[in-house]
Amino acid sequence: MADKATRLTQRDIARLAKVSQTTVSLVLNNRSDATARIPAETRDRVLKVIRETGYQADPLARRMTQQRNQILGVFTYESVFPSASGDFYHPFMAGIEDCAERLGWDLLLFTSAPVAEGRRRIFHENNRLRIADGCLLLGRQIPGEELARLIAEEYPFVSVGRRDDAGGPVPYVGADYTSATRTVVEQARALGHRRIAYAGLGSGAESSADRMRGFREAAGARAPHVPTADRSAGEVLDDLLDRKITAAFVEERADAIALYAAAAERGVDVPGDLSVVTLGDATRPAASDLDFSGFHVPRRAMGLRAVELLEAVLSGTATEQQLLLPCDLTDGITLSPPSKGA
Amino acid sequence: MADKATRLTQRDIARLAKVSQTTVSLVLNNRSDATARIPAETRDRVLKVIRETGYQADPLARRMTQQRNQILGVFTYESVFPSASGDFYHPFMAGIEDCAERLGWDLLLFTSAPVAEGRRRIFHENNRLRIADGCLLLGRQIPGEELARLIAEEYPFVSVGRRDDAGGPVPYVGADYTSATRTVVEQARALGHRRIAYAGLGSGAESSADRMRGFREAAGARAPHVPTADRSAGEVLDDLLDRKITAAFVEERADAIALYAAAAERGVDVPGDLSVVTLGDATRPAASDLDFSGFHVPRRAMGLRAVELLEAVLSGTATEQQLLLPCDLTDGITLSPPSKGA
DNA sequence: GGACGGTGGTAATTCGAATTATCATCGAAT
DNA sequence: ATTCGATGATAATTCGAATTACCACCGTCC
Repeated sequence: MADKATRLTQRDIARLAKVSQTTVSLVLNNRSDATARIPAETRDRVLKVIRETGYQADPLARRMTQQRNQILGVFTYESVFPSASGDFYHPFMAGIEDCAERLGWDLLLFTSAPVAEGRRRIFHENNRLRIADGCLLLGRQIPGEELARLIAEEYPFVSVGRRDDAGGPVPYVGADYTSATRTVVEQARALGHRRIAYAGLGSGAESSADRMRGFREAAGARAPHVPTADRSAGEVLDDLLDRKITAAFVEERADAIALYAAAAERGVDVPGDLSVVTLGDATRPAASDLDFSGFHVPRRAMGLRAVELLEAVLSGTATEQQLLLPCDLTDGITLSPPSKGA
Repeated sequence: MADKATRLTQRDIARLAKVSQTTVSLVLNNRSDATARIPAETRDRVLKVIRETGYQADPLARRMTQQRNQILGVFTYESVFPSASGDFYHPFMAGIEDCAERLGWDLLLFTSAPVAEGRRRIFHENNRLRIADGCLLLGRQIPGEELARLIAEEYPFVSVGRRDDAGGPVPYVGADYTSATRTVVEQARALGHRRIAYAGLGSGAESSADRMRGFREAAGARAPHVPTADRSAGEVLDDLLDRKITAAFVEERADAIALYAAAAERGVDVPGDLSVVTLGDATRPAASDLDFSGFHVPRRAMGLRAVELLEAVLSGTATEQQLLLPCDLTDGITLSPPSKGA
């Protein structure tokens, strides 16, 4: 059955069972409907030969005539498994794998995509998207032109994470960062916080922009925005303290962890002197068993629902192609009323 | 380009460029050899149409006539991503992904394999192994009959982890548990340990049997074997203490961690009263930042080398199809000379 | 002038399975 | 006895790309 030795085909089975190749196909596909009524005797003869020879249909030839391939493509902009990005992709993939297993699909990771300018690219000369029936897109940020081309070509795909329109609406299953952020900021305000700041990018990726939007909705347009990029946690902490901030809303959990460590080192009490609220989970490796206040991103559910949505898209039963999942609010211990002194 | 709209084919390109489908194929495959000499003018015309239409060859139809598919199959006997088994598979997959990326291959995870008796099965009515050029097999234990069938069908595969013969030698990249275990036991003996025990299964999976073999080579045939299956860590500890063991060699790191915890609870000093040596990494989730003495399994390297071996098998350049990688010995703090009293 | 060889393509076939069109047979109804 | 319809199967075609076989044309050399 190796490639060198001629593989067993339906034609071979047909010859051995003394029927036509068509009959073999009919038996295999269990077509008992009008056009095909094979008597049990013929049928058994064919099945017997198949059992004896161990024949297995070529899945690829099959796909040529059928529409579905039972392959779910997964495109990630970085490697999935290395520990640097593994923590980020892992929960998504767990949900995806779970759902794919239920649907009887195989998972194709596009590791062959060539890297240009530090990240993989979907479209290149030897594009292999078509091997899969459809594709899931993962990554903090996805180039708009690639999304636009997918849409233009009507390739079935679903993005894990909300994306802005790119020459048309992008099908996605995202997390509702905006309302989650708004909610936690409102909680802080209800506790008495008035000097509130956003720490992080606040723009660029949709997930950053969404959080900032929620923050602005609850904290107002004049609440300070403290950047974290290219700054040490100590510098960020200084910035926050200089501005007499009582509650910092940190976009990236890894930054929150570093900020907490910097505060501890400096003798700044969290949450006594400064409340630290995380707006999601770590996208960079960062271990901490500290129970931060804030919210978690339902990554596993997002992966799972994305597969379900893709399945709906493929079968044409999808009604709504954009889905936002609520985040899980966590009480935690890093948020308390502001101290009197502040 | 969607499934509904008829996809762009070479025939369409041919029609638009006013040449035959053959010519398109020739241009695409860059066949400048004897049989095909397309003048630059015709060639450019075809390429122009291809660029304008954004045509992409169907990777699957292609495979029908070519031999390679650039797809590397990965079969695991459990889900890859859930945290329960994720810790186990993750390092292997990291190496596999890394190497596949270098070779320009995509990774196909056979998540569609139906589950029977609690584990996935390779062979079933709708076998999809053939979608991939070859396959990697992962799992603590792999049923011999499935291996035998793969060998009989001459399907190109490589097992990650050593396997016993199954109707023929199994191609593998494994870890040299035997010598690693022998070495750490010899270290313990050199430190003065005489009452030495093996804690774990010691048989069943090849990895267990290999460790036991190394243990026997260094500790002798009469050294005690303390089972751990279906017993609490406390029971195991009692067993070890009853036998006046001074150094326990624990097959499974998760068991070692539990044993250490039980000892601490009981006031038994490790390594003062009892040295605990781990024979590899955790296959079950178990977190501990304790620096155990023993060795680590080079999982990442195993995955990587397995892909390399499969590539060699596929290209026919493989000479040795069975490879054992050395384990990484770790000094750790759980092994010391036995106390005088013992 | 016709056999020969190089050039520039095309028609036909192949891959393996699925689908469509078609055919042969038999029993029952007309 | 002829027709009709159900039954049981086969030949031919299809999918998209690659390969093989072949053909038409032009110039040249004997």
